[in-house]
Amino acid sequence: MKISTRGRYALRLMLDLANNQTGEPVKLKDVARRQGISEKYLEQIIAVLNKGGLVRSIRGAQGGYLIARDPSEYTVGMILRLTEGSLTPVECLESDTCCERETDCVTRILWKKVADAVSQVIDSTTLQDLLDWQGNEGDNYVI
Amino acid sequence: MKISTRGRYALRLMLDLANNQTGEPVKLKDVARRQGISEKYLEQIIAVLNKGGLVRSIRGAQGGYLIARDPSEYTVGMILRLTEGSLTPVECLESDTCCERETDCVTRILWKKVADAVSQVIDSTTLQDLLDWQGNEGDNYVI
DNA sequence: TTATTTCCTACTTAATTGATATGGTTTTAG
DNA sequence: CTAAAACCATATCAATTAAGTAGGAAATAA
Repeated sequence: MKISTRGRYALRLMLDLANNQTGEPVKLKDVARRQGISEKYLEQIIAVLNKGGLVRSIRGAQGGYLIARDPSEYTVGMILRLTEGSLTPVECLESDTCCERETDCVTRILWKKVADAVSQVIDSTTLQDLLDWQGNEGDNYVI
Repeated sequence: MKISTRGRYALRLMLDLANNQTGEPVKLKDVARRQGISEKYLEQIIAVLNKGGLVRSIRGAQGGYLIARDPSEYTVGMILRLTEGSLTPVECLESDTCCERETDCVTRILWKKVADAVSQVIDSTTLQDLLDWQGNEGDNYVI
């Protein structure tokens, strides 16, 4: 039940871009240095974010990447689903058709509840929320 | 973010035991046949459940396994954590100490929320709930 | 034109997982 | 006593994933 590095790095990448908005495009090399992630690995990840329209790329010298929209317009779910794939706890939930085994279908109800609970969190949290948490992390633990 | 077969099979195993309570111990061979899972694989899984005290084993001829307690006393979380290990979306949540990287800690808040959401579901669902769902699955989809 | 940067394809390497198999030992009902 | 079961330890083997590497093509600001 682990989130892979792809998704985690994608999130940090987006956060890094958001944190370094100056109007100038942000170089992947700099993100890699700041985040301590291999540039080549980040290249693979940002390619997905780019195709998905989450970032804008500017090629050539002095090029780099820009966040395409306002941080409040990105949900964490958008970023994770793009880079991680589905996020459901079992394959079976991806298709409409239930499996042949009846017993499975009982557990399917459970997996659906788990999936919904995860979605509820990631689809209601935006990149802006993460940025807001940065200042006063402590407060968020007081629940 | 997938649950592995170990956890899924463990759940089906417990359900099978619950569904076949006659007072007689249930043979693993029969569970394997009913569930279409290799007996040897189930052997590995039930060993964990046995050590965890979730099932009772009766050795020797005509032996088998019995559910140790009432189905309402098992949460899905108990079964999954035993067989799957932690269930948190990131390693980092398993220890108290946060990682060195600050950016990570922002996302940690998010991962914590995801973990809590998952726990909320699996720790409040019992084996008895799954049994109840078996009769009238349709109803549960009407939410 | 040149250096910088994105973009693209393919390769690698290690670890993990899924599922099963091999080959027993021990317990116990009948 | 015998067969049926749990128990136990290892091994296998393919597939997948994780995390990167390598090397170069295309675009572009300076």
